[in-house]
Amino acid sequence: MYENDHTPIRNEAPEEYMQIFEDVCRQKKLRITPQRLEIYRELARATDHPTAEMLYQRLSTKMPSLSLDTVYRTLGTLISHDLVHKVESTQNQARFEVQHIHHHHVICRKCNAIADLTWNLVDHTNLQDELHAWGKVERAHMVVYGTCVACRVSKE
Amino acid sequence: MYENDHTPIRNEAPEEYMQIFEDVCRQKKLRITPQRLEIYRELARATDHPTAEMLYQRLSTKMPSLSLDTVYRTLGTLISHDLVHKVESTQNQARFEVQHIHHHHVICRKCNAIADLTWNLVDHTNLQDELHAWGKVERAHMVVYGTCVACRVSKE
DNA sequence: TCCGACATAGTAATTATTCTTATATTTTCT
DNA sequence: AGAAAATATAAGAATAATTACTATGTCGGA
Repeated sequence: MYENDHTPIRNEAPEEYMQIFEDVCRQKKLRITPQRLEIYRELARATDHPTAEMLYQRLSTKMPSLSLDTVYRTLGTLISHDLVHKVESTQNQARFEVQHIHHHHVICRKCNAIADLTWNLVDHTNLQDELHAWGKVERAHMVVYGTCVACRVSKE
Repeated sequence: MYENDHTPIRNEAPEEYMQIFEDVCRQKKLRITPQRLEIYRELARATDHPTAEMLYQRLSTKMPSLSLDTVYRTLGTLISHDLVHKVESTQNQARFEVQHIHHHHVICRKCNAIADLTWNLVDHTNLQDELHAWGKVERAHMVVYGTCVACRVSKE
């Protein structure tokens, strides 16, 4: 499971997911505001792991009064409740996604595109034993580096 | 292979490594300046994956005229020649290390400590086949999250 | 519908990193 | 060793990225 340049930037976020989102928010006593709904919806339908700035741009037509700060603040809130995932990388601008199912990432060194990747072998490894003395292990994300086909062709 | 709070922040960087560093620099036509030597030495002996700022602090006694910009610039140069590795994470302040042998990381969600971890299963998997259509794969790093023993004890 | 708690917008401030320019240093060539 | 050419550095300024402040607005329960 991966994407490339031909993959559209957006899916439609099924209303089902929005319903689940609202339910989880209610469970966790998070207020359901239009900003949170729209930010979540936009991120859930994105396939390109956008930055906060990108989300802000994409939403500014719909919500002209939205502020970038709200995007950051909302993402932070949703992350702390595990509704949004911040992608691990070495870039200085943070990138975000909704992880409906746990997966890993491949990052193109040239264009910085991030694609999804599933890898069950890793997911099923029990690290807790090995890391017992370190502490309590939660989850592992893999970051694979390479050069995507689009960038290989235009070998600049 | 991991570290915890009891692990000292520094090893001694064997002079052997410094010799290798100089040799590689000469091969790659990188000028060997005192700043580069000291920054590399300090990073090579660090076990805590320091930030640029931390390196700057640690070196400022030895080299009072060193500038933070030089630390960033030097790290950037060394990274582009594969002599230094920028650690993948979700933090906004970048962290660095010298990877004498390829390894992965465990990050404590509470104190942000980063420890090393070897994971042969990952290293020996050939991803290239699976990702053939995506492009050319280079390397994979795992980022494991959890809570380190020190933070678990002081369950704040 | 009204109240209290929390979220937002707009602006300002921090933090992190990179750029600019003049000077200094390294390397290479002699 | 000495000098020229090329590159690195320091200092301060600039930019980029993220977060804080505060007054106002809105959500959701009574």
